[in-house]
Amino acid sequence: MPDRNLPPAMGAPDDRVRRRLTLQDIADAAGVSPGLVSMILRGQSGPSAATAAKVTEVAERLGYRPNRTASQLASRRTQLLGVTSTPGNPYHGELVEEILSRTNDRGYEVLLSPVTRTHEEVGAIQTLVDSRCEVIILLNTTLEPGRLEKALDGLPAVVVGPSVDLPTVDVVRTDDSAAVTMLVEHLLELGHTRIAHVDGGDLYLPRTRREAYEAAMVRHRLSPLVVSGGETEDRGAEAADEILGTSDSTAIIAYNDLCAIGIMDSLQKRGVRIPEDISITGFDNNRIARLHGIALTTIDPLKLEQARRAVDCAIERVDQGRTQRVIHEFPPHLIVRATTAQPKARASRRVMAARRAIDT
Amino acid sequence: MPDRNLPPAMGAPDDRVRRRLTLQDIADAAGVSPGLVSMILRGQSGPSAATAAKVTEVAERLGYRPNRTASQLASRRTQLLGVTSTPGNPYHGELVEEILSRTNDRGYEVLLSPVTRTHEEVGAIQTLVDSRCEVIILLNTTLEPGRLEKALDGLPAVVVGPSVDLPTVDVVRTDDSAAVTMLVEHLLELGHTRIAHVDGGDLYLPRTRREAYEAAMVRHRLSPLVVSGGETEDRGAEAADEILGTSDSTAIIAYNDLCAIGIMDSLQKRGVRIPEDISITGFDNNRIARLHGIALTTIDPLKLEQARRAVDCAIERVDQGRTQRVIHEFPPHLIVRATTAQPKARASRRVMAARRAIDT
DNA sequence: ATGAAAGCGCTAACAC
DNA sequence: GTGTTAGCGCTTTCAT
Repeated sequence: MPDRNLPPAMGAPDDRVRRRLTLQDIADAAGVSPGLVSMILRGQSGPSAATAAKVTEVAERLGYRPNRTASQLASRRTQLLGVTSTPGNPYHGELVEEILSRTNDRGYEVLLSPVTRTHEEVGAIQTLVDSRCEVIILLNTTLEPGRLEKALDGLPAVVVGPSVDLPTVDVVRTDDSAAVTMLVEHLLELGHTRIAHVDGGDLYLPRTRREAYEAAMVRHRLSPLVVSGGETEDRGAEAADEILGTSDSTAIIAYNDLCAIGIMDSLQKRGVRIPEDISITGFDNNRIARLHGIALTTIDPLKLEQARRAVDCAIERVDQGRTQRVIHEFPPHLIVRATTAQPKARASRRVMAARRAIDT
Repeated sequence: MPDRNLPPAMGAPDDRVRRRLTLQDIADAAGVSPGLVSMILRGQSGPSAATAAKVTEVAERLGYRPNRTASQLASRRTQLLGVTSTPGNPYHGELVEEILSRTNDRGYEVLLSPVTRTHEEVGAIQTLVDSRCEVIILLNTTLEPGRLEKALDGLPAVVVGPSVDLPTVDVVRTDDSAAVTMLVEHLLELGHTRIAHVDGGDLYLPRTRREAYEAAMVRHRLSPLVVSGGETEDRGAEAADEILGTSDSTAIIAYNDLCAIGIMDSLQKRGVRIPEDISITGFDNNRIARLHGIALTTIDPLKLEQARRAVDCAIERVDQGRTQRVIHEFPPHLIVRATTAQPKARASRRVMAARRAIDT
């Protein structure tokens, strides 16, 4: 048997990772068995207070930190709660903060898996599954149920945002249809009739909102105008050009706040004033929407409550072994700020100029 | 020996985690040994093409996913690159996105550890260390070198932002002093003399900027005015009130963009116009600063280059075993937008009114 | 080229 | 109470 005080002569494939203290080291130093040390360090009852004190002191003094990888493997529990989110999205940021604080002291650690252009959602979920998270929370997943189910590989999950119909997946969401209807009617009341929608792309959640928009428009005997957009500012900006160049809409319902902000930015860059020339609405009520310089009329989805509920759902699944599906729908709130107003009788010179600039 | 096709009758402490396929299962199904399967699935040379094909096919068909925990334990490598970041901070979001795309296909997986009010930085680092990341990237760490060194527990790291003097810690940063000096001189050129600074709190990085501000002011024979702020909007908003109530500054240099945005928001809420009544500058050039409704004059720290460089540094440490410290300093760029302008000869009625409102 | 066997550091059952 | 033992699922020798 090799001397345990030395770095392993062999076995370690390389020495990039320096040897760390093990349970055995602490056991040796305290003159007890590894098993005992394990129990004590995890605060299990059984060991006497005297040995517990000694072992704790030794571990502390030597600066021992348990190898989580090993303990996960042995206990077949990771106590990990996976979360997928998009780092740049302030709405996700707020949700993540609340998820963290809600998870605090519940015995779970949160593992964040980023979703970006270069690191797509299936991969992000894969990482969480491979890391053996016990349950996963998905923020605004863009996956179809089929692909989602495959990616989850049987793990229970809770989806915040879209309504996914899978037995192992709980849903925490806003009533999107009601929300979009509120938006349409808010604009209608202001006097708008030419209301366009910049959607979030051909994905699950965006589809719900788009359909709600179309239904609401038709219900009011108006013709819907859908322009394809996306979830980010840049996609919104592109869509803004398209609307300006091809329609005479006086109001735009954007898929979400980020998209709306991109639209506003692009429009303002072209000299169009908001809301004097064109009204804009968002969805999410993120921290940017609340700024005075932006003051976006939007939908507040009670995100803090949603985050908390998502954590509760997730933990119920693992701790109480709930297997039945739960759906939690929150009522949307319309927040009217400064980006919506009555339309002008006819398009302003500014808008005409902006249109002309695009056509060329 | 228990039937391997059944969930383990005992041994599993509970059945919250359902049994997943193991290497052994694949080996059995393919009629080879687990060792072989391992080699094949990791693409090692050695096994014959024929068996490789067969094993791959079986693994694929059965939907096998290796248990990363186990492989980490056995190989003593995690191939994990840890990153601490604050989810709500858009500047961090941009850095993280770039870090991810730069890490792509370099054989490392990124583990994100969130830092928030309820989940502080030492804990976030701890999590990364316990998860046995091989190297860590810290975004704008607020820790003193002493505490940082202890938290890292010997792991190599690279800090983006502050200048930390530790042999195992590389530094990627902007020249903060030069940047702040540019800001002061920009305002000076516009004609401001009563320039206040809202700092980022009593932390490492904020200190650098505050000292640079003070030095620049003194150099120009002006008296500095420092108001304590923080890294977030709310702290900026509080500081704005203090400045408005106790000074007659015509310009404010905020610790960073987020803080500046909080200041702007609070000021505008009180009827103060920017930049007509008061000029504001930020630091970071985050995506919000770029919006037309905000148009914040700020410092661009070349964040994409910084992110890329940080990843390179980190990977050099582990892959090439570099142990010598590297410091990379990027030149700051002043971005003049719409929040800075010439000061008025005397305070406007709006400012007076706002002041009076605060005093009461 | 393949199989057998010995761990990685820990946990959990079981003796004592 | 405490120590011993047998794995967890994988990687990596070392035989064959």
